[in-house]
Amino acid sequence: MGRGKIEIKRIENSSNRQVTYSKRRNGILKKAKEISVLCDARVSVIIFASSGKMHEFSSTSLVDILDQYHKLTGRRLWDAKQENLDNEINKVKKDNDNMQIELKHLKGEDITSLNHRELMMLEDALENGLTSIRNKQNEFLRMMRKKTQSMEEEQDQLNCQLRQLEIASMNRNMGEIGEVFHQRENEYQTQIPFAFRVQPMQPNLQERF
Amino acid sequence: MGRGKIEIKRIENSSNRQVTYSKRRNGILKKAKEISVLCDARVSVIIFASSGKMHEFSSTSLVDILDQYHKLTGRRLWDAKQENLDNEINKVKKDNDNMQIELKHLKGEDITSLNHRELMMLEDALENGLTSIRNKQNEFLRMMRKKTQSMEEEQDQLNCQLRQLEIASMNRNMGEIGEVFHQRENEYQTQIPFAFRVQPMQPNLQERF
DNA sequence: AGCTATTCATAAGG
DNA sequence: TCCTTATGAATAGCT
Repeated sequence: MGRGKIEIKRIENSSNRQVTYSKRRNGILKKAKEISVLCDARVSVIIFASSGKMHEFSSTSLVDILDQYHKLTGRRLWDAKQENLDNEINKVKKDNDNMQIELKHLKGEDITSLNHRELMMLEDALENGLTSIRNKQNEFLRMMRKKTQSMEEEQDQLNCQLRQLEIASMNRNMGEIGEVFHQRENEYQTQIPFAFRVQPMQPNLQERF
Repeated sequence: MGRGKIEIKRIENSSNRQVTYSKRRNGILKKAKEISVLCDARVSVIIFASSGKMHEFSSTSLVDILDQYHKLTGRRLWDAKQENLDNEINKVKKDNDNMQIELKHLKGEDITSLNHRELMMLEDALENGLTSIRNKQNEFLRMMRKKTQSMEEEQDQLNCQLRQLEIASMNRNMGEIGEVFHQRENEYQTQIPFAFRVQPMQPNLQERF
């Protein structure tokens, strides 16, 4: 049917293929509709183009048709999947239960059924846990202490610098009154390590005055 | 197409309907095959005759096609059952993960990410657990001690009875030698509480001889 | 998308 | 169900 016969094999020309697909798809869907009306049949047609686009016809609900398919063939289309899910869920639930029991035991609950040996093992586990936790806590504490210490040192230094600044500014004020204090100031400064002495921003400013 | 045009409505003549069904069904299945080959399409056709008999064509596994259908439409063709299972499994897996983490924490593993507060709570939980376990252990110990004690008492009693039996049998043997000892035996027995005295199986046997 | 020559599907009958 | 055949439908190739 058409200007020429065609071989039934994949149409390599992509646009030809697309056109043929579209025409024949409509043909099939139309015929599906027709047979369902003419012959009182239940029909389901699902077509996916290679592009992924879907077209379908169902004379009745697809679910019903698949239901009937299931009843008739006994082939359970989804059972493999469902069985897998069932198995997985059972496994996971079992794990869950076991963990729940273990958790309770670790919290000291529901331990009446345990024998001496099991209790000893539990005790060991708890002690190990406690040790780990306490080590971690101690590590915390040590870090905190270190931090505190370094902060204290920093603060000391800041206080020291502050005092120096105060003394310097006091001396500056004194200098305006008389030169007498210059000697004593120098005496005082020799007792302080050089690094802690306040350096005037403009070193020779005092000499210039 | 055919010797005459027909209206698309149910064919009332049952045998005509049956013949037409058979012919058109084959036509559709053939065309489905053809389009799947020609155009690289995935096709599924399921047809039920009114009699209930089924015919189908699937270019690939029907499950795959329905899977694709599901992905594309979001419509689930098989019960809510599967969806429920999916949900359940996700929930249970989540629980599982949480418990696994909790277990690890209780065992002192993977605790680097915990803050001080969390560590303290963990420590408390562990201490409580340890207390419970140790109480249980102590209870065990107390029970064992009690048991041991009562066993010791019982043994003492048994030893005592055994000694009595030995003495009694010794005295019996003595009695065969002469009556002289009868008096002394009686004297001795008066010192022992009645319950502990050995009763002869045949009480008057000695008098008969 | 529309046209049309050609092939195909199938209704009716046996 | 199968065969035959006349006929209408579907469609391949082209525009």
